[in-house]
Amino acid sequence: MPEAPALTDEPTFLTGLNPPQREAVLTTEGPVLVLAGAGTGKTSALTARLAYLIASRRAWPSQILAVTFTNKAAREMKERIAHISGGAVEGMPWLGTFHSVAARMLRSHAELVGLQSNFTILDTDDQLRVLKQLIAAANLDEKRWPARQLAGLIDRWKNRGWTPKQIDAAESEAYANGRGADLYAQYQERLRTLNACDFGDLLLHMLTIFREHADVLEGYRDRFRYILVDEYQDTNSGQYEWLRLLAEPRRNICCVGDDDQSIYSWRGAEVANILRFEKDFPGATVIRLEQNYRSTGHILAAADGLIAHNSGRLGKTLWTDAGEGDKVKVIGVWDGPEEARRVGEDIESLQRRGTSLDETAILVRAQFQTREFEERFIAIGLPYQIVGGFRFYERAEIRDALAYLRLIAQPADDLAFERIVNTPKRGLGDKAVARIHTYARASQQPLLMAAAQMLDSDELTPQARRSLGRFVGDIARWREMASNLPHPELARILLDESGYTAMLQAEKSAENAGRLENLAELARAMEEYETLSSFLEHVSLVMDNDEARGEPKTTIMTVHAAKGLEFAHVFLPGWEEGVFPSQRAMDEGGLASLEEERRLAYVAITRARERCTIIHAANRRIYGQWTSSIPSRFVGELPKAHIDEETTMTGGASLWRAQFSERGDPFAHLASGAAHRASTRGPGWQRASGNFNAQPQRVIEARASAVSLGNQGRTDLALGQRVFHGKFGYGTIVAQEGNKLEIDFEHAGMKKVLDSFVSAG
DNA sequence: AGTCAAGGAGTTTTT
DNA sequence: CTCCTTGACT
Repeated sequence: MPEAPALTDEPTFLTGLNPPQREAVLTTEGPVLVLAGAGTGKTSALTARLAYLIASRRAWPSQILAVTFTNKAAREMKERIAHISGGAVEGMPWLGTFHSVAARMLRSHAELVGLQSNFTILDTDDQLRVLKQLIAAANLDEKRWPARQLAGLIDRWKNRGWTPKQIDAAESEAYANGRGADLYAQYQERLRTLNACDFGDLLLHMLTIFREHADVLEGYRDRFRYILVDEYQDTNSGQYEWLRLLAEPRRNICCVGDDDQSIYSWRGAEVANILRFEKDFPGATVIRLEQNYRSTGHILAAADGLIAHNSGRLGKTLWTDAGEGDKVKVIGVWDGPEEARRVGEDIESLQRRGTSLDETAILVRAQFQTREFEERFIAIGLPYQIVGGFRFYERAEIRDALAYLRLIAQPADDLAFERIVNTPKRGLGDKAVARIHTYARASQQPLLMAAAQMLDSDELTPQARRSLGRFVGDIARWREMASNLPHPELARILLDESGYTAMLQAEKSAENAGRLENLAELARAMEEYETLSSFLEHVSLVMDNDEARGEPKTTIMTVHAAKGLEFAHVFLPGWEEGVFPSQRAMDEGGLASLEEERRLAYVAITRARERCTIIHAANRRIYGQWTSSIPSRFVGELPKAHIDEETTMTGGASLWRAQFSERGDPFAHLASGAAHRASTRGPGWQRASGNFNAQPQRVIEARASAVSLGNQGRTDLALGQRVFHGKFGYGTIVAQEGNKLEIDFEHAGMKKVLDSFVSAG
């Protein structure tokens, strides 16, 4: 390592770093792989490294390429660098997500792949619409060959860096008897005429340009003296090639990642990229960050014991000097509702002892598991938030508003036109739109232009013509306004004048109120951007919904979504075979998938700072069917010395052990889907219920008793009665089961609540 | 064009 | 079971 120019004092960003972290900062030259375990201060080291490169004058901020996967990671790094350098660093232009960096590059070279630099970035919704049209045009049955499947396939090809020409017959076979590659080519062609590209294209197009235009590649190689990659274990082959091409001459590439936290292989991530780093970059320095600053000893040891069951690891052992702390708690409960009840109680008890709800989280394997908790928390009035699901810009109303803006910014945006030409309803139905399509195709022009011309013809019914005339005129007028109005203002005017706001106001519901709020938020967000087009770029690439904070609440989310986060108290429900590890993952991907599930479990446990509670239920309702289940194999893989087991069922934990020894293969009944479905009551259920000849009614009884838990339910309430609920307001009782009520609320809609939370209205 | 019924599908989802 | 899409009908 060359000597650093003398720095008067040790820079503040080095203080507080441990030796390996320092090494990660100071080893600037040559390839470096930083294996950063969960909670080992990766971001501190990374930002310090960037600050050091700049402070030591090794590179200007504009000569460093730093890529992350999420906007959040990029934002955090930017903020921390600004903080470290005391604002001395005027931002890093090339610090961003893979996609935003690639988009930025592509804007400068769009013509090399047949696009204009103001191309639109399509999201999955637009993408599917285009594909559906192509599938229909190819005379394929969309039932048999769903657009989603083709979208997934194309995405996978793009992830691997394959253009349509590179798809061989075997790959193409995966869709519509070998027409996959052809449809892929058609899709790309269609995107080109739309002057658009999808997320995958941002990277693939740049890759194509790098491959075919040595001068362009040379320019970037020259510019980027140092390259830094976050979450390297999540890179796919396309990103890998992209990085290699850029890093090749100087090889000053520093990749940071954790093979044990690779949980996105189903999205094209190749763990292999990190596993073979040393082979790809001979002479690479490998630095391990193993001191964990997040969790207590038992939690780390439990996680470590679990992940040790995986093969093909680079190997890492996390340690802490924070003390042993509490053991990981493993609780066996009777069924799903009890699981939710137990977690609710535990959280309430933590709350009583002064823990903020913001420090608690429930991490699930799959989205469907959230419902049980949501229902329970509504019933007991525990504030919660569910993270995930739709992102802000994926909501229909936001996409509609954006389509208006897109059409104004780019009249050739046919997808935007299609989306809003009849939203709100203008009497321009399928028929009218089909005619516009035909006309546009015949005259080779975008839909909006075609529509404008058709106003002077009698292609359309007078009614449709009038309506379309107003629409086309409106767009033209807004377009004119766009040049001399602040764009947030334009958005507000447009939403009013188009009748969109009125449409939402027409039906008063909680949902619509929320939608109106979202639109107001959209206009507010626009204020931060200079131009309409810069806003549109950001909204498709970097806009995410930061949940408004407000009162403390417990968080429910998937383990995937929780990666990179931490909480003092973490609850991990649903650790049952078939749920976690997911049956589907195991069916499809075999051992590799099982290992990924195990890494997911590892990520889940390592989110906890102080306490981690794992729960498994003996019975669960899946798709309306009561199904018995056995604890996840991951439970058995946790080192006994670091866990506390407890069961709320009579018979104790031995129940499971008895079952394990009783049958040679405890998972046998899960192995075959058919056998499983034939008898939804597996051995666990039968044994636990103590009745081998139990009839289905028994299951219902069990559920009812679980729900009421000794509560008889109130007798002063009747069906049809109007009641008041503290959170949801007035409503009518439509069903009563034990102490559980189903109420049709006037504003909040249908909800299930406990009777103790309502009063006679 | 809007409403209703039947049908099908229902891991994970950084951009 | 429940949500969403699709098709037929009014």
